[in-house]
Amino acid sequence: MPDPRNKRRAAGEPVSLGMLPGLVGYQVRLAQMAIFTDFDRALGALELSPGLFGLLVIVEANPGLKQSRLAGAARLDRSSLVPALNKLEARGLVTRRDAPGDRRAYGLHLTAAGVALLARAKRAVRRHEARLAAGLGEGKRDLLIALLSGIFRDRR
Amino acid sequence: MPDPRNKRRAAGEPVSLGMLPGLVGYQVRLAQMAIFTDFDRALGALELSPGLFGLLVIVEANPGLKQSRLAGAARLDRSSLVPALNKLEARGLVTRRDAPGDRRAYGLHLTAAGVALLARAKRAVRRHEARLAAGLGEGKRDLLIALLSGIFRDRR
DNA sequence: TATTGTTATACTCTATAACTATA
DNA sequence: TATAGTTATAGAGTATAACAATA
Repeated sequence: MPDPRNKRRAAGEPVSLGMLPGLVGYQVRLAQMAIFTDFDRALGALELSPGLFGLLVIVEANPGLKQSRLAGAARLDRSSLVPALNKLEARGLVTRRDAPGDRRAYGLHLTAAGVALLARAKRAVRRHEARLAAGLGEGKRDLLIALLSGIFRDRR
Repeated sequence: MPDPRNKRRAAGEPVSLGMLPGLVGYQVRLAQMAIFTDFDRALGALELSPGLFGLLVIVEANPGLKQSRLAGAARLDRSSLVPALNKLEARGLVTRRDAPGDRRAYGLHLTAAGVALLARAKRAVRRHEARLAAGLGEGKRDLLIALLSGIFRDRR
């Protein structure tokens, strides 16, 4: 069993964070950490990270998509996509099928198991997002999304 | 020189992102990536990541701070703080001085060089944040910060 | 007994550069 | 020549568990 001395926390007077809490970048980072933690709580049992979930969603929405195009949509280098896709394929959620008319490429598809798992994951994500929205207050969710998508443009 | 074949991009019809753009978590992640990229552009010459910058800010605001307390404030495990602090100390920006009255602990301080570099970094961060705010529109910066800090509480 | 800092170690995620097979 | 996928490799960044020194 682990040594219980590793989990202790030092308390005491508060530590000043200086200018950090006033920075958008800092608050976005904290929000991301908190969201990631709750996402994990919501989907941990399905063994899906936000990244893998996103890949499944995109493949479902674009049957037969080629890897390069998926990498672009997910903002990954195509080499970074390979291990993620290997994982999903090894779990029987995604298949690399031959792309018609191009023997270099694969067309990606969800398997039946992939469709089923994704359906469960989507429901969990919606619950997670609802919790998140509840903390924000009525109607502020769309506002937050609008503000975020206005940061440094070029995003969707 | 690198093989120029690695930088090419596939274009074509747009790839659908399904439900992703409507998720707060997705938009936060994109915003974070965009912010990180611009932060790097703004502070890259100073060789400071958002994480290292944050550590310097906190140490400056709390002279003599102990490592455990800094780790807590930066939301890092104390073991994760060690390599970051080693880096800052090796660059002559931070010193581990003896903590008065506790021979186990160090008190952290910025060096003169650390103070000077941080001053430059703060100006760069303010410019970076101003660019960010400009994209949002007048007055929306505070609103965004308020919304973000309302996500899953417990943050400051 | 508990805390402070450190180490050894490992894991996730991502990228760069180069390779292969096709086009 | 250019593109699709893969590999080898490396680098951040972080955590867990254990340890010595000290409280």
